[in-house]
This record gives sequence, C-alpha cells and structure tokens, in this order.
Amino acid sequence: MLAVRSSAAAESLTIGRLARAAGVGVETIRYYQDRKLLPVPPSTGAFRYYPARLVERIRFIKRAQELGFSLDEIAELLLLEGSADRASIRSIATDRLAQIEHKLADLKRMQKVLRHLVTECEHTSADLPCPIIGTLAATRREGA
Amino acid sequence: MLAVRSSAAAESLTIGRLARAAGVGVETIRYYQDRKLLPVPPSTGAFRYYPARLVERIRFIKRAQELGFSLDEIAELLLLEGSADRASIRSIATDRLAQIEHKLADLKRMQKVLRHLVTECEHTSADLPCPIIGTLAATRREGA
DNA sequence: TTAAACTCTGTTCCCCACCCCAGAGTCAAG
DNA sequence: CTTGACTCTGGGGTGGGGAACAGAGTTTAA
Repeated sequence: MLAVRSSAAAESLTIGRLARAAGVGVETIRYYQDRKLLPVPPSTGAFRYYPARLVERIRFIKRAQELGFSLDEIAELLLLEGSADRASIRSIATDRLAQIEHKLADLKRMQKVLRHLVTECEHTSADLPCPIIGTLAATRREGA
Repeated sequence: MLAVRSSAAAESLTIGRLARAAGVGVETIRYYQDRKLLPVPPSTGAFRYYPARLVERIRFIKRAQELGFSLDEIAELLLLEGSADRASIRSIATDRLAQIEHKLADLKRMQKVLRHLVTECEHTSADLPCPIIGTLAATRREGA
C-alpha cells in the first residue's frame, strides 16, 4: 500500500517514484519546487506524497524546455495554463521565437565566416601564414 | 613618462591602460591570465607593466569569441599561432563549425514548431483551449 | 526483525565568462 | 605634498539547470 494517501482515488507517489515516472532526478523535482514550477505537498507524516498528475506537469516542463523556453518562461506558461488568455501565451511564444531567430542569424553569420576561413586555409599555399590565424590576428583598419 | 619600463623601445602599460586600449575590463585581463591566455608580467616594483603588443592578443581573443570559439579553443589557437601546423588549426575551426551547424539544426527545429504553434493559436477558435499549452501538455502516445 | 532502499533538510559544487567589492598600497600631476 | 586615480590580492556573486553529498530518520520487502 503505497498509494492512496490523500483523498479518495488520487494516487500519490513518493518523490523518488514521481521522479522515475517522469524520467528526471529527485533533485530536479526539488529544484523545480524552489523555482515554483511544482507545488510542495504538505507532509503528512515524515514523507511528502505527490499526486500522480504531477508527472504530466513535469513532462510539460521538459517539452517546453526542448523548445528552448527558460524555466522562468515556463513558470509563466504554467500560470496561464487553462486560462483563456491566449494573447499572453502567444506573446511568450513569439518572444521566444524572436530570440531563436536572432540566434539563428548570429549562427549563420558565424557559419559563413568560418566556412570561408576553412576553405581559404585549405586552398592557400602552405608557406604562407594560416589565414584563420591571420584573420583573427588582423587589426581591421576600416579605411585602408 | 609612463611608458618605457622594460627594455628599449617596447612601450609598457599598466593593466588599466591595457584594458582600455583593448576595450575590455581589468577583470577580464586578470581572468585571461588565470586561463593562461595572457602572460603575467613580473612585477618590477609594486605594479606590473604590460607590453603594448598584448592589445593585439586581446583583440585576437575577442574576435575569436565573436566566431563562437570558447576560451579553451582560443588557448589552443594561441598555442598554434605562428606555427606551421595548419591542419591542427583547421581542425579546431572545423570542430567549431560542426558545433555551429548542430546548433543551427536544433534552432531550426524549434523555430518550425513554435511558428506552427503560434499560427495555430491565432487561427483556432478562442473557445477552445490554447493549442500551445495543449501541445506542451499532451502526452505523446506514439502508437495511437 | 533486520537490512536495504528510500526520504528529509541543508549545503556545496559544476560550467562559462566574466563583474563587483574591500582594503591597503602606490603612482603621477599640480 | 597632497590628492585622486590607479593597482594589488583575495573573495564573492551572476544565471541556468541541475548533481552530489552529509547525516539523520523512515519505510518496506523478505
């Protein structure tokens, strides 16, 4: 008998079982509690017992993380969960989208430069100094 | 007379002047010293004096950072600076390029999913639950 | 009943690239 | 010679997302 600690049919789990069920570590759950992403159930006795539905909540968090949301953003999403305020939810998502697009632009620039440098390095005479180092070392004199 | 502390014509700077000349903070220089990216000059007297050529070295570091190299990678590049070992230099650069391309792929996936979710959210009835939340909350049952 | 496995709270550590502070000493200009 | 700007060493904090551990108590299966 490890379940049914709280009222009626709500199964409850110890923190370790909850962690395993959700595929995270125990410390992660405690960390999410600190970050207010998960509730801290009252301790009836020595241990705390967690409703099984928190498994879904943890998976929500993990899926949101895969999309690049920070834990703070996820906390906001959780507050808005089940609310009718879809504009606010969209706003968090579009902010995140903008961050992603910004980062994409950065990375594409880097990719272009690095690709160019590697190609240069492959195709210039081995007697000359390496163009990768050379470019990094060069003081760019804009005008000249 | 604040220069010419060391031998002959090599101008030397205090750490603050070096920092300003290179456009970084004093702490950054000390940090780079800890990380072995910059030498720690011997202290002749109470203060240390830095050769002006370190300005170029710091700029090298900063330019490499803009291309996304970590300080450890930059340390390797600095060791190879001036060497004829262009294959090793290229190898560091192509590793970094691979990291960038990996990250680009991740971000493009996220972008795609988020764009889709935002569009869905905009175009579905306001009476229904928000599809952004819904998707995050949904337990993916692969088979069904 | 006993031993293994678990839980509790609290603290500390990890990576990365710095930033900020304190207090004491020092240097350069006026 | 004073003043103000600087330097020295050493320590702490940041954010993100946890991991690891200590020491004591608890539960549970055999």
